[in-house]
Amino acid sequence: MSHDKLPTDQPAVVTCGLPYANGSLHVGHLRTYVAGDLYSRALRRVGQQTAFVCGSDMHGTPVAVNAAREGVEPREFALEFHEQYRERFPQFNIEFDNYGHTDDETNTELTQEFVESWIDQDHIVEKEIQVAWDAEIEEPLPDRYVEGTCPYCGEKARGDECDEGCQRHLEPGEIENPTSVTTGNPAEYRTREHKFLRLSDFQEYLQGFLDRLEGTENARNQPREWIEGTLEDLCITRDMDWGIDYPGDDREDLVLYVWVDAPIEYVASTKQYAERAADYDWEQVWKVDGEEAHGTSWDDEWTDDSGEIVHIIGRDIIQHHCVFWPAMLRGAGYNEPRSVLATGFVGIDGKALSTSRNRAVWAEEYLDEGFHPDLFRYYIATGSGLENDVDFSWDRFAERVNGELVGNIGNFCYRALLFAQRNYDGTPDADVSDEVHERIEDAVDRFETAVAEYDVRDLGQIAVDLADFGNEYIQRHEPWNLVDDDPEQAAQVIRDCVQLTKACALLMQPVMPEKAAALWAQLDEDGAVDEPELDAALATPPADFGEPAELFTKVESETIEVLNEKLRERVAEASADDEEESDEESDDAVELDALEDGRIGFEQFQDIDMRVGEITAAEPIEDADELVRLEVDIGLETRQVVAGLKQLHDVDELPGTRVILLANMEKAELFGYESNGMVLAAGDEADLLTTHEDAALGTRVR
RNA sequence: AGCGGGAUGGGAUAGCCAGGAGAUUCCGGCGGGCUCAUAACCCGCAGACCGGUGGUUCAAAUCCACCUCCCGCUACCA
Repeated sequence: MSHDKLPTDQPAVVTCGLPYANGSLHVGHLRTYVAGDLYSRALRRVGQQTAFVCGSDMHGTPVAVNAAREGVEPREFALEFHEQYRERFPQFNIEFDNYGHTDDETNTELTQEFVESWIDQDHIVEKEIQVAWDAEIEEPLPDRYVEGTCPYCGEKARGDECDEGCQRHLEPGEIENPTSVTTGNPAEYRTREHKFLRLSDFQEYLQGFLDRLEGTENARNQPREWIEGTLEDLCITRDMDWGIDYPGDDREDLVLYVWVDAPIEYVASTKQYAERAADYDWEQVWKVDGEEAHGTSWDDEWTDDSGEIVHIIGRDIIQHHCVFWPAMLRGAGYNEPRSVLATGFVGIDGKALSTSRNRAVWAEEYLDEGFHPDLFRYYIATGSGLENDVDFSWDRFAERVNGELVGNIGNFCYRALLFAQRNYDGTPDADVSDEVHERIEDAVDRFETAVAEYDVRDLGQIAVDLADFGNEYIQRHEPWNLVDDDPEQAAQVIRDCVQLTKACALLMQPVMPEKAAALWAQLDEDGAVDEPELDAALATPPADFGEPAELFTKVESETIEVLNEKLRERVAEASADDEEESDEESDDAVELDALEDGRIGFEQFQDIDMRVGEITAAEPIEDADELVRLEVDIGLETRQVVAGLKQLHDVDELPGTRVILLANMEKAELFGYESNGMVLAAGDEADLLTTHEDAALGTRVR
């Protein structure tokens, strides 16, 4: 039996992967939450009863370790981040119906119920395994926190994997001379008894589950190897005291593995929401037609009798959501996820985001720049397909905001409403043309299809595409001429444009809720923009409304220059710190960019005008950490160039240096100085290119 | 190593599951137009043998096989 198309009559829950209470949020995290928020709003838009829930992931070794390092209790440490997230999400218009955390009472109780259920159903086995311990402080160590020597290649290795040498996976106890990463104390392996969830009980069930699973393809395909191979038992306990106690075992310091209580927070958070929302039945969503149904098989009828569970996660945690989690649910007699949407990664300026290297754009930072959250939401949701990687760069951000939001949808709505208000005090009394009527219907259809197909990107794009049509339509009919020539026709065209604007407001609401509300208010519509059904896109707008305001503000290129510079400096600082710390591998371990695949023709090369020049003057630019203002004599003329050399060269020694100048580089303005050309230099150290003989100044470089 | 994903005009991105006329859109380039609108908007042009090699088919960016290069996953970090 196949699923009913979304929307269905059953309640739905949309969840996002839990943020781990161990650090601040950056644009990479935000992608998942924006997608979840957008999708849950879209589901409601098409009439699906939906809860959007999440919570902070509080337990686990890293929290315990970092808390200890700061000398605070793990709970206190994690709660601090929890509070930070809880405030941060709404600032991006990410509005969970419930945002809990894994250490709260609801989740603790529910998690223990799950485990008890597995015990009752005989899915738990006990086994003795080798666990690493810090021998001096008497603390257990995950293998990830153990380092030593690889028994195969002799390289330095981590306890679970020879990460720098032969890449081999290491079994617990294999590594030689083990020590603790955090304390440096010697580590030893001890035999401990632990509890395991017998995943093989669910092997057949999981195969069927994957066949039924909707969402992105990667979520279905990636776990296949595991599910069709041998499923190992999953160790669900840890030797530590930070976490949820394993029920029915007196042993102190035995808690559940965080990946047990973390996904259960999805259920707990839904339950907390239902306690406030009387019409929302959490059991109808999470259980099988509202009841627990035990066993290891699946009855296809249950699929349509139960609610719709939609998980949105990063693609690094697919196995947890498509193997462990459904087995956990089934083991407790619960419903299964209908779909898993696994998002690609977010890169920064074409490279991988890295918090350790500070190559990241932080959530707080974005807000501090004063950018509206809806701009980021649009950018990140429509930048590429959900399962593909997407790159964040300030340049691209400005380009897309200015082109697609300011120039296209913002401009269209503003010109349409302004024209209508000035000439008709609101919506002119005329009928919508067939063409526009159809166009809006198509957009509504496209919206409904995108919801059914989990096409987050398209959901974000529809309103902008409709506005794109609007601009073409208004241009084609030139109502500014018609007002005198053919008033009746003019009224009809403007009526069309106002209708298109109204449709835009409704259709853009999931991706840009605040901007949609503003537009809705400009139309002087009653109620909130997220209340009406989608077909309200064709309902007549108010006959009177006031003067509209511009919806979006242009991002200035000066702003972007400064942001780029900040990011560059930060990354440079972080890598400089790195080098100081790791004294061995500094100079010769320069990371080289891969060679470009694409070849360029001689003609293209001819377009590049490089000249021999000589620096005649150099002075540091105030307030800029790296920038230097140069005057470069290139024979024909002397150019002013701004270059990032301050920290790397002695500025006083620069005059007299012969350099190669890219003469037909676009002009740019940096810190108020025009830069007319670009001095060529190699790498992060800015090793200047020069000539070795005495080519005349101004000689072209070929 | 195994598995999964990717490679599309100068840059970015869609299309691929359900194969079919000129391959989408945005930025950039060139040439026009308009003036209601935020120097915005509209129209036109140039530019891609859809990573490579084979195969299936009347027809392949799309399906199949092999290859190259990138990225991710591989269970006791989350």
